[in-house]
Amino acid sequence: MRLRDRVSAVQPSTTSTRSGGRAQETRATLLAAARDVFAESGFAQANIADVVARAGASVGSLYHHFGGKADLYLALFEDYQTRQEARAAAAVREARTSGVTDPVDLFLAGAAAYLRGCWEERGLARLFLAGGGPTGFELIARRRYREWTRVNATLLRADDQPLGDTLVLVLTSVVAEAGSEVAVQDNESDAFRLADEVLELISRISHP
Amino acid sequence: MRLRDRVSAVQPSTTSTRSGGRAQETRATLLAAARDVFAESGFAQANIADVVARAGASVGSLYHHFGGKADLYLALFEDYQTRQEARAAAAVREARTSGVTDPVDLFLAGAAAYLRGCWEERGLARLFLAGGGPTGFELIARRRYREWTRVNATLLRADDQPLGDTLVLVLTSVVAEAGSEVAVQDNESDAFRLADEVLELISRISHP
DNA sequence: GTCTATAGTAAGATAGAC
DNA sequence: GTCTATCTTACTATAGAC
Repeated sequence: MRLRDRVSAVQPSTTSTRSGGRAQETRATLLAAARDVFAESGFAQANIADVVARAGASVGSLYHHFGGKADLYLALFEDYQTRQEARAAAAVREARTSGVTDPVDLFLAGAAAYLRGCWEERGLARLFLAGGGPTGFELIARRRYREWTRVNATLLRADDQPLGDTLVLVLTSVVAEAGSEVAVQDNESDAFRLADEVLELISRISHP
Repeated sequence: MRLRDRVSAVQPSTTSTRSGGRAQETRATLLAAARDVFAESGFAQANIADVVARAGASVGSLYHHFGGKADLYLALFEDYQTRQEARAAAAVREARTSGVTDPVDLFLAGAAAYLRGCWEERGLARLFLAGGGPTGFELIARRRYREWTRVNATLLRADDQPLGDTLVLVLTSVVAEAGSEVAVQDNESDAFRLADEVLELISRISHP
């Protein structure tokens, strides 16, 4: 209920008199189909026709909701990133509430949540990992990555003995790379074991 | 002389009676043009016409030498990888000759050479880093990456106290990520400073 | 808001002369 | 081996009915 209201606030249901979100449903179906098709063929190979076919919708409908193929991909990425950031932020908040104060431990809590998200949404993770989005996508992704590094830097600097810039960069990149590896694992236990080992390693590296 | 002979051995000059490698020259020009065009626009956006225009060659000539657009990209990647591997192998060999025996130090020597290569060939490095090659390319790249990790594992295990699998994976990924960062730097001094800091960090992490 | 049908275009690949 | 000209295909995006 409240969730749908929030979504409506972001994406107003335009002029439809009182429809209970039929358009929203179409939009969501389109996004889900796009996720599958893009994940299967990559952005360049994938075509609009396959997306609408899988969604059981029409080309016109897609162009009504999105500007086109590139917009569809971008919307997918934005949603994914938002969810990942929410996961990490929630985990850090929770750790704080539980009395964790050490910056590295807070960072690890966020990283663990991020890696769990990489496994749960491995379809999307693999897609973006594979690269080859629309023109200009790399810039957007890189911007997001820089932002993430900056947030981590802030988190890891809230200390008497702040960590160096290069170490922050390395830690962030290790988590990112671990996310990629997690997303391509074949089964959950392998994925989680890998994630745990990497987190353990980071802990050893960072705690003098 | 000897170099050209070796190239001819790999890519026989077919039926040309005694031409001094005019075809090889065309092939090389085509490859150089492809490098620039792909680097500028990415694989999907780039088109054959731009490549041949820049090379001052013709479409027919391109199709004579390569199977098509995808083959061109793949040839570029193979050449690049071969050069990077040669750089790393030479550096490790040289270090060995100089009396270095510690596996981690040998690994670092190879990594340093690799990072130098990333800077020198940053055009190509950025291209492959950006992703979005032809269908199936990701698999090829991943295979190469696995192979590299395996080689590093062999190198790093030649010791009384071999390093763990996860640590080897992390070290390899850190070098790879450092390569990406090096390749996108704006100037050489920033690039080299970053490379040195990462290598220093790896050394500290690995030497107990 | 959703649909079908179609326009428009771009680009990869080929044929055949030189 | 290299060229020009052309063919063919595939797909994005739009127009307009319902």
